[in-house]
Amino acid sequence: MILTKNELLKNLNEEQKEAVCYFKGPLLVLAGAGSGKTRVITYKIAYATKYLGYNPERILAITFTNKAANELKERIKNLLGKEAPIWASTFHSFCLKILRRHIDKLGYSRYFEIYDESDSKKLIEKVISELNLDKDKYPSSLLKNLFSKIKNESLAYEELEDNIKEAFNLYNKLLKEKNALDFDDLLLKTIELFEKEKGILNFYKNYFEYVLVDEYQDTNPTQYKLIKYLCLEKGNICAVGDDYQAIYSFRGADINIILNFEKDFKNAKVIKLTKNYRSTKTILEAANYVILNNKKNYQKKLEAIKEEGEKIRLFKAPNSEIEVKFLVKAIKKLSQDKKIPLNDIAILYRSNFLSREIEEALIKENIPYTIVGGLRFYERKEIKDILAYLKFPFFPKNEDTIERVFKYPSKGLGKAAILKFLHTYEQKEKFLEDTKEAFLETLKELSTKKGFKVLYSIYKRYLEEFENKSFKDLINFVLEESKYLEYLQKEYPNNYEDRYENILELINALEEFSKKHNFNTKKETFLEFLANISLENDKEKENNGISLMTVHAAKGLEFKVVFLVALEDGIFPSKKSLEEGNLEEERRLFYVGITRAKDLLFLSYSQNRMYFGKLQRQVPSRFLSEIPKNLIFEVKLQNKAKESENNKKHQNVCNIKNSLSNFKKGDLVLHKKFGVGKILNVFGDNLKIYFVKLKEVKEIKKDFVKKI
DNA sequence: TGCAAATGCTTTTTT
DNA sequence: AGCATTTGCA
Repeated sequence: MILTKNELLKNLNEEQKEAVCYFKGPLLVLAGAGSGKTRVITYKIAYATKYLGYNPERILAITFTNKAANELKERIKNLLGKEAPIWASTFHSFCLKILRRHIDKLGYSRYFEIYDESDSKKLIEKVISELNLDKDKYPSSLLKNLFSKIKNESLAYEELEDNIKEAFNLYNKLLKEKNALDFDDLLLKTIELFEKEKGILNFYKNYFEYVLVDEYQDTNPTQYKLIKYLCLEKGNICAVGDDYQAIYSFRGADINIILNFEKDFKNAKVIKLTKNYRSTKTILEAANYVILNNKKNYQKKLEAIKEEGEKIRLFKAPNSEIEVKFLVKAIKKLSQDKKIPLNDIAILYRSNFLSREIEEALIKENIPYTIVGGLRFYERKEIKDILAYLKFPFFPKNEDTIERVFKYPSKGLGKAAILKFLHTYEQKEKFLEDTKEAFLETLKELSTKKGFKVLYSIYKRYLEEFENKSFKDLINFVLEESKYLEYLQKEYPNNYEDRYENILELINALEEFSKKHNFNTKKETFLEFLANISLENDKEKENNGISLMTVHAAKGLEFKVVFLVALEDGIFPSKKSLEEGNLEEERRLFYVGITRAKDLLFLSYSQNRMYFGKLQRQVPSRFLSEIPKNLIFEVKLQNKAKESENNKKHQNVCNIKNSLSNFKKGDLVLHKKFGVGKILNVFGDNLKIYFVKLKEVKEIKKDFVKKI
């Protein structure tokens, strides 16, 4: 559909129209939740390229996730009826592109490695031991955090104690020696590049005709600096955000950046989007009341366009088991009676561990679901291990990589071997230009030790065949030669299958990536794949069930029905934030949670909950009392609680019986992945099972299913 | 060196 | 509770 100018603008309200058409100077769009922010961004870019003569290639749009960037491009394409090749990416991906081109100016090779959390932590551990610091006093997680804050300029280097300063410096020195950048370095080095090489800065400054930054409330000072370099003089910036939704201060984001926009950019214009099209009057009113308790804001009040709608449901559960039962029951009802599609429903929680119990219940009830975020695919141990094997020759100085290759499965190579390897490699490196050659020579020299000999024979062939073999074959080769699968099976007998499937998925991802992109060499393909996965907010699968995620992960999303669960002091607001005095940010997070709901909002909490393995008495979240009572309807399950108690006893009795009895034909069983099934036949330790969800018969080992 | 048992840590959010 | 790492024993 190709629109005329008038048709394009007709779809917007007055505020939105103003924001779309304003190009006279720096613009801040304060876009309240559900006020059509995405619409404004896409229309603005479409308008600029179609009617104002902007070159799409010279428009930079910074988004919060890569997924958002892709969606933006997609939407603009739909609007214009053709592709507009704008430069849309996250800060990190943007910097990656720049650095791949110019980082040699800073003394790095363009094949630098991006260190993720675990790489960085490993390196910090090394730093600690090298400086003879007490590792209990300076845990790597704490230092990683501190270092990150320094790099994001949310903490001043001068304020650190000497030990930490020293550790920080050594950490950076080692990163450089290893030709590696951590996440924060991507931004930092880009700034360094701009400061050192004025020509490069000028090029990009002139190149971009317009810069759009989404989620501006969650930018950190380093990112802000980058933006200023690109736009301060020309004032060609549009920042879009909502200070009510600033929820990333733990990552160094500074809410003052959005609050000071008018001071920072001369002649800045501020446009507020105050009409909320998403939520019912009731839901929005609750959100408005909650946020009123925060002190420092741009004053604005969202106005609901929708009708009053239904009251907010509140459920008080005696324990988490019953809370989850309530969830399941409510979801079934919504789905069956009200015909609400499951992908219009979301369960949101403060922290990831809360998903487990919910997940178990959903599996048991055969309700399809998708977990968003959580333990990311590329952080799983088996994935990191395999990737370590694959990338070892290309990044032979990464200690995390070395350790994984040496240790899983054990080859008799321990800490001493790591040091020896590194030492030898660094010697060879001086004489042999070629990384691969130095790498092989190192293994060869050390192969008097059995473990090294094995590695030498693996990598000699691996490197010979790397360019010509498919990733699938390479991984299979490595799996075979390292006996990794045997190790997995032995170490993780109860979820070996899942882990193996993950490896298959990795093979898939690699093959797909290499099909999709056209790099000159396999090595380049592989290295680009590695860079991508560390910055990508991974895999978005087709969503055909209810969504489970943290409130953070729900930022920017909306659902017809939202369940906000485990609303208890210590969980939401989290214990840590209470200790750190971060209540306002927690409240904003709660506000984000509420405003995800379009039509119906459920709030629930438990009076008792297992926490750190202990049953704890819980107090309802203080935020609940900030919602006016007249907006809330308290749900009571008459006698249901008692009934559940009885069920529980009954079930316990059954469980004991089950565990004593053997599996037999006709029994119903539960499988972690395949859900509920019925046993058709028993052969020793194997069961033939018909799985309801799959409509398929599978043969499964006894250990992988539970009786229900 | 391999292994069960014991200990101990986790749970805030993530590009 | 669930997982990973360390300990202690053979």
